[in-house]
Amino acid sequence: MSPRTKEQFDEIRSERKARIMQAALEVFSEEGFGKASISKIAGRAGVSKGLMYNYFKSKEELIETIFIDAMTRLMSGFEVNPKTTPSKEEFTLFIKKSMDDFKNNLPYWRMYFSVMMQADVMHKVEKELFEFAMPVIMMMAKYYESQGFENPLAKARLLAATLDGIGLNYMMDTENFPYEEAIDMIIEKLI
Amino acid sequence: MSPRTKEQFDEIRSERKARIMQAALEVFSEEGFGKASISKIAGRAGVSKGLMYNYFKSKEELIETIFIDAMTRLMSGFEVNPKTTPSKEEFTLFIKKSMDDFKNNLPYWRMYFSVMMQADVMHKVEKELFEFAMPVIMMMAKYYESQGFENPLAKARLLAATLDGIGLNYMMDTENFPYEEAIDMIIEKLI
Amino acid sequence: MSPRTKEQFDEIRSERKARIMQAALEVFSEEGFGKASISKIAGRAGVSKGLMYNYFKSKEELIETIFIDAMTRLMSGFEVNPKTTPSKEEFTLFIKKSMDDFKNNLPYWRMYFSVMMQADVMHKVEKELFEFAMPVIMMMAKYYESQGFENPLAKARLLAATLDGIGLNYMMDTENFPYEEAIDMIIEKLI
Amino acid sequence: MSPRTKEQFDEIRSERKARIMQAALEVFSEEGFGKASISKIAGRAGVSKGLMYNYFKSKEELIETIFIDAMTRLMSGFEVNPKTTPSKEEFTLFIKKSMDDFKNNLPYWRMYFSVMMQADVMHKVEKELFEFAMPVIMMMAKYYESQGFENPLAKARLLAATLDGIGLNYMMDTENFPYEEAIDMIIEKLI
DNA sequence: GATGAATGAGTATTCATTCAT
DNA sequence: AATGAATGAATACTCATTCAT
Repeated sequence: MSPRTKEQFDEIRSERKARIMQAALEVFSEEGFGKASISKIAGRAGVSKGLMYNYFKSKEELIETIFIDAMTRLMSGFEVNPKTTPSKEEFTLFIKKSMDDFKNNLPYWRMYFSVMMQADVMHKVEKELFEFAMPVIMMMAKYYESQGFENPLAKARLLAATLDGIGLNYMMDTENFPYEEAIDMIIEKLI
Repeated sequence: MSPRTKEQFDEIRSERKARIMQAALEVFSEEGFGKASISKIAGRAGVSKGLMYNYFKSKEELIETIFIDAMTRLMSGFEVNPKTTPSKEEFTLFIKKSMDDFKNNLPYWRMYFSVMMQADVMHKVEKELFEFAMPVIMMMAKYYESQGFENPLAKARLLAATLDGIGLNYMMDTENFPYEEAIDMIIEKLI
Repeated sequence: MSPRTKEQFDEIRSERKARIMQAALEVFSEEGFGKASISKIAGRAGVSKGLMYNYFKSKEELIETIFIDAMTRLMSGFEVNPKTTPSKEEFTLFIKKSMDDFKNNLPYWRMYFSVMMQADVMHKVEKELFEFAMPVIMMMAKYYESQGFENPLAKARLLAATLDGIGLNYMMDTENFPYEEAIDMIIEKLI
Repeated sequence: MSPRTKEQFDEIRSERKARIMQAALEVFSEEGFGKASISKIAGRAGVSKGLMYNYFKSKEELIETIFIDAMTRLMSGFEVNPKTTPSKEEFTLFIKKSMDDFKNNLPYWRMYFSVMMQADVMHKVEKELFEFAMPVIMMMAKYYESQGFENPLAKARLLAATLDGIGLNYMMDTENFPYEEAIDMIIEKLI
């Protein structure tokens, strides 16, 4: 009976950490940040309350970690290549794909918007958020510049804001909001 | 000798009520609904916790009252006339004026977005929100229709979503977001 | 316009005091002591909260006053004459009449039992309670003595206890408890 | 190294639970249900407020649990055998034993009477109370029937009421109430 | 590493009582 | 005398966090 190797421990750790984070994401998105309790998350993850603190120093750290993880996951869909400038077709495809991605990750986005509204959490996460968002914005700006638009950064930020607005409205009124049409119009008018 | 007159009491009441609502608005907008506690609001208003319940039966009632008050205040800026359809100039002016209004009422809007994110609070004010928002959306749709656009309702919802997105981004990054430019572009592209 | 005379003031005072006590009794018996609030009582009496304290120094004093008033009212039904000893017929009639009285004053009795259970209130009122109850017990003892029973005081206390028990059970299960039969049996067996 | 075993946890839990229930019983019986606060009970049990909710979901659940526990304990003394009908000697013994039991469990009985007076609490435990009390009443009725008495159910209820009354009076005036004599008289007159 | 018992500060809400007028 | 606004301590309950084992 030999003790577990360091590798085995690490594996257990990261598997369990993932499980906790998954549970936390679910609970956050189901109940909102305010009502999501450590107990419930621990229960959902099949882990004791005490053990949670072995993986995350505090609820705050859990939130931050989750948020950054979610961002990473979401932004990875954007596949921004900082070296090249997309063509119109590529850019259009990028928007379509991104918005498609959005629909497939509503829980993450719900959390994203929820966090954005909580001034205190927001501040903790601001830096990371900008790190993720900036490359996308810059890519958009580069695209607009390449197409000869003036004030490309402003255009990029407007586009991003518009996509935010569409996402938000879709989230709030999933049944009735004309999601596909809105995206098509945006592509037609703003790209 | 004699008790205070009804007028005196009414004056005290409305002065205090206003102070409480102002404090509540501030706290809600600074901390979000989740973390805004009755204690904090009472403290900010310079009033005892107990007194709060003299003016509002519950936290819920306070939230609703504030929200409806804020909505009324905000929507009054929109001056929607349900009988007539605006011309392009009028509609443009309406958008500009509305967005100008937005800048002057950031605290209220912060609360508006905060509410939109909290499913539970949202449900309580859903009815009022739709009562306020629907006439605006319908007016926008009528405008698009009169201009010969197809799918005017979808266009109207997209416009509203876009304005939401601009507001949200301006709120989150007041320093850098190109607010005026974004509005001008919207007017140029979507109207 | 002459000022009111002292008599007029006194009249107002005692009329109002009676109104407050009536309201308090109602509220106590409807909601129990625990949940009966000064506000509610004041409202029911058509009087301001502040004024209540002009008539009763505290809620405690109000309770005591009410209780003693209720006792006086209830015990007056017993018409105990300390000088004479009742005959068997008189005593039987006394019991029947008393128990009849009980049915007509359920709210008072509910309060009586309710108070009896609250150790703290009980202590305040103990003296008065005994002042009222003792003459009745003594009369009962005298009756038993006159009938040649041994240990008349114990018999009297047992009778009083039995009547308490019947009242209590009737109060708790008014629908099903065989009130009249129980009294008839008591009269047959214990008198 | 290893967490406590399930057995250790169970032991801690039941030891603590017992301590809380004991404290609750004391406080309930001293102060009545109305004034017995969770704080006071926690303090008496030497336990934090929070921990109480680890063992009982709510004050209501605590009350019910205590009450049912007390009833079970009390009624176990009655040893009712639903199959057989007691002889006069057995029945007499049963009454004596029951009333003896009563003296040894005054705190429980204080709580019992206290509950009976509080309409709201009463409703919560009504079902349990009747489940416990009914077999006893029915056994009493069967006894009376076997002895050839008419209206045996009414007689049974009267007997129960009388015992209630004796208990109540003993509780209120332990010093002077002639408990033993009263029981002897009851056995002589009502059995 | 792992457990869940335990804590204590926090939450919304209620209410007897005081007090300026 | 009369009012009701105002207070503050109390209530039941929650929950992030710590800690003995």
